[in-house]
Amino acid sequence: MSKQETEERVLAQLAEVVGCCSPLAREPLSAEQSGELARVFKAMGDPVRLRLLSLIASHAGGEACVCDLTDVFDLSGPTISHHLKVLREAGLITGERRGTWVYYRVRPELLARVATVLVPADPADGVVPAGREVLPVVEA
Amino acid sequence: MSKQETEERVLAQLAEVVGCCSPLAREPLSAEQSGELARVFKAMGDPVRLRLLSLIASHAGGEACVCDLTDVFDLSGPTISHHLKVLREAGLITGERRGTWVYYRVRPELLARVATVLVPADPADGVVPAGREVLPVVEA
DNA sequence: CGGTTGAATAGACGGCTGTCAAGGTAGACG
DNA sequence: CGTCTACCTTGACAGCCGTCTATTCAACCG
Repeated sequence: MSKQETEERVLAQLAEVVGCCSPLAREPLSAEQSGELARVFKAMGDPVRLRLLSLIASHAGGEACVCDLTDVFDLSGPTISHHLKVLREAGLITGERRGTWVYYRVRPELLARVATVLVPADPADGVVPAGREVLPVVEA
Repeated sequence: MSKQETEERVLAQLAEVVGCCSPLAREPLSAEQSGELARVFKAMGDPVRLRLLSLIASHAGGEACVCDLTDVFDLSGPTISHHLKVLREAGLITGERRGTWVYYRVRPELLARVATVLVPADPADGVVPAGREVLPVVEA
């Protein structure tokens, strides 16, 4: 089985999980929930911001200096700064000044929370199709 | 261990996965990839659309008539229609007319694809922290 | 056929957003 | 202190977005 076939298969399985058990599909989101979530999705709804997020997340040491980010894009400094601010206000990243430079790092908690809306996060909920079993949490 | 403690624990584990192994964190997204993804996130970046998506996904039979959706919101029909169109053009839902009514259903494949950006989808990639093991795909 | 109802389209309008140029602030270094 | 560098803030402006009303389309029913 090729790599691609594997990916397609896993994707189909994931789709099955999403379709039946994701919190999104289990019960309607409240106005409040959808408001909070939408804020995060909205922040990720821009190609530049998504790339910034990815650049920061994948950078060595888990953090990236603004100077590492500006060169990648054909955009002015203020524009990058603006996008970083949007990501920061959405809670997706944090910024810290150390000396001359400002370093950004992602907050995986928030990405995780978003992911739990799409795929079930609680093993206790248990409804997992064959082939994508999730083992229960092992007590410490 | 309470339900909430469990959730927090799982969330922390998920964050660990996202932080180290999600495609988003493994290597920077290309301009093209981020463009495609951003289109989907943008469509989900509105509270009304997110709620519509959730209402459709969680509705009995996996599909919902437009008439089921309009009453939930304090919005005009055309506005709902507009949001449904945005979701449709993002590939998140499909609409089908049967007689007088139009029924919408979600396309879990696309939600799954989005999810794979946040959490690793390929068991072959394997780097899964203890407590959240993913079994390999069983060959047919 | 004409009327009624469910849904989509067209057009308009206010507000938000992405972008830039200009100016401001914080730290490093003589 | 002055100046240089890295970054942010402000203000402006074009374009997009969410919302509405009015209109159109599609299907059912007398």
